[in-house]
Amino acid sequence: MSGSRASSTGTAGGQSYPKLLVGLNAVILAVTRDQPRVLTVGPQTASLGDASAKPVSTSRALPFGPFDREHDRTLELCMREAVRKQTGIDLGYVEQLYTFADKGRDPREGSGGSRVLSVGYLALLQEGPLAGVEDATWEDCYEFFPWEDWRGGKPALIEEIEAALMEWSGQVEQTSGGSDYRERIDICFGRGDAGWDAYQVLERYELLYEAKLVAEYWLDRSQSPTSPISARLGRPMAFDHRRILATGLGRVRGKMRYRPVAFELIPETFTLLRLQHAVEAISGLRSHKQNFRRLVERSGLVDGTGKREAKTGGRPAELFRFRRAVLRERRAPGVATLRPPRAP
Amino acid sequence: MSGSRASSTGTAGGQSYPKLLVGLNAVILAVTRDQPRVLTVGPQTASLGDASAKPVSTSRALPFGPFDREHDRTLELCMREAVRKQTGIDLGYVEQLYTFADKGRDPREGSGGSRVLSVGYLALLQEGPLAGVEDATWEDCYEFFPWEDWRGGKPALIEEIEAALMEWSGQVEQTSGGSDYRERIDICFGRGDAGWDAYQVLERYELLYEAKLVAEYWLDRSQSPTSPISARLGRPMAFDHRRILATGLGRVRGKMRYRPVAFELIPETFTLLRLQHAVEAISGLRSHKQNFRRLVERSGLVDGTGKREAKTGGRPAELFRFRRAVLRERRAPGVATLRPPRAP
DNA sequence: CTACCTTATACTCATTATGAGTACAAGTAG
DNA sequence: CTACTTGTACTCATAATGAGTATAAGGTAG
Repeated sequence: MSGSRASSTGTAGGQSYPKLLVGLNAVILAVTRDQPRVLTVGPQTASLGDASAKPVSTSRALPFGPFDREHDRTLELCMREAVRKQTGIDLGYVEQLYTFADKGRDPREGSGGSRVLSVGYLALLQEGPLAGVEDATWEDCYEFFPWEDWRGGKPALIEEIEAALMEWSGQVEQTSGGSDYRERIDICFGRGDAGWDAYQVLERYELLYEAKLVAEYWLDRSQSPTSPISARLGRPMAFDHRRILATGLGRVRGKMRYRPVAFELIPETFTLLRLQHAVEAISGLRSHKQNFRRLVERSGLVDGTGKREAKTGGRPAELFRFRRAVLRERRAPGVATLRPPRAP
Repeated sequence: MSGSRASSTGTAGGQSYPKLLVGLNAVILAVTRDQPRVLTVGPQTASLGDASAKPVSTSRALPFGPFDREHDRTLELCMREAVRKQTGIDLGYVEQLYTFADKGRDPREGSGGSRVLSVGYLALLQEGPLAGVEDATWEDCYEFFPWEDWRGGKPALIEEIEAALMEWSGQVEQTSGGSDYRERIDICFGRGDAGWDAYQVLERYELLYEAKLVAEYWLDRSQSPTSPISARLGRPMAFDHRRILATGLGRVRGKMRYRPVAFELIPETFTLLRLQHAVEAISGLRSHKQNFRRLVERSGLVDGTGKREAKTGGRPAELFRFRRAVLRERRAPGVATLRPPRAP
């Protein structure tokens, strides 16, 4: 599977000719000090002698595990167990993301004719200590996707990305019959009137990959990037893990709009500002503090506890807790309205 | 895989010990005469001599195909090809749904120790003739989920379902330590103030399965239902295909809210009423005609063609076409507001 | 042709939601 | 005490929504 160190030509599940590895990858997200974080493992070292398989040794990978067809009852249980073994974490909220089996995307498939099928999962939790487990670390999500963080306004990088994409689309449409890459660029990066849609994380990453701008495109081919911008398009990850991370980040962003998933990321009781910061960290967007409060309070999502948090640096803030009962009362409780900051 | 007729003990992909079958299932939806329809194949006959595998011969199955690790480049291409072979249809809009590998859910796994992993897909299209392909037929979705169609108001069946679920939850909470099934029932079937959430198709089906009310629970165990209501909870499907269909229906319902997928279900040019009916058919909800028009027109989703449709039975209606450019202009173009009809 | 049916389309209106502020409250640091 | 910090309560204009009423433009029965 994508991320497994198991040999593609060895045994799996005790049988000897599978040649189809099923692996599970987990995108595990948390928010710490108002930054979105992802749990990674590594350093990765190439496990196959394959010449085409040369992951950079510094790049991080998502936690993973092989699916054992003999013993694992369900995919999700297998993934939970793998994560526990690999990082010492017991997952709570989990959902499935996507299943890939693209030929050639995982370099370890190599020439052996073996095949990798990988099932991605998303998990949300509060960041805790990684109980002394070897190579597991939390990393800032936006180091992998610098263009996704709009909390400080539109990132300057976006202009460069658009320029690079437009140049590429110009070239491609000359050689091959011009398809409308322009439209995709406009939609993905919010050049039209639609503006930025935080949800489309994967679409943007895939477009950058197609345009040969992200490092992975070149790593997959053991070549060096031709465009200087590639170095500034975030840290690469091992294999296709950055794609999977993009899928996960996009999914939470979308889901937050209509399900109260943000509460998975913060403690039992919390101030409204903390909730707001968790939402902002994940969505990459800022929101109006007073209106956020109004939204959250009127939605019935939270209950005041009467207690207050003193260490705010100013007036103490009330501590709230998530009101489970809201699920009975509201059809789509979430943070529906989140827009990018207006132009200055 | 779930839905494959391939033997679990035979060869697959030319190798001899896989014991892991990867299969693809497709939920293919259309709207005909304002009814949502699903493409099915059958009749299913048990392909394994397994005693526990005794699908009812009258139940329909979703189109499916085995994934060939040697030849198929991607899961999606494999699925498209399988559907083409099996039903003669070339799919357009496609998205992935979910991957299952639960032990014991597919009776064909039987005692052989083999394992089935199935990847579900969703496709939307306009219903067309099934070019003389053997066993493929279009079936009404709501025959499988009678409780999901609220277009004529709250189905009477809902009351009975709730009663049966409450009875079950009472029993369960007595024997085992009472978990809160009540809350799940309330949320799934809209007993709280939240009302009906059309999106939760899968949650409802799974709850009914857990409560041992749907026929599949008993078919999976070669027993007969104990509750008389089981006979009225829709037609069963082969294997776990009704669960997959539920996943698909829920997904379109959700997606329609923020993506213009409804246009996949209707011709190039259409009247607004036709669009409305397609949306209503899928969502199972009625909407206010004048407001629907306002919503659609103001959203920029459509362009008038100037031509009109005469056969309306009244004043001719203008024909519209989908405006692709809207994707650049709007962040989440869809039919955001759809509520169940109010109580009479 | 007219009366009356059907469906399409245009407007109205009250209510609610949203974006963007202003104002005041209640702490800490000096 | 004063200045500064963060929290919380309101205000207000604008936009979106739910629910109608009114009018338009075809058909058909007589």
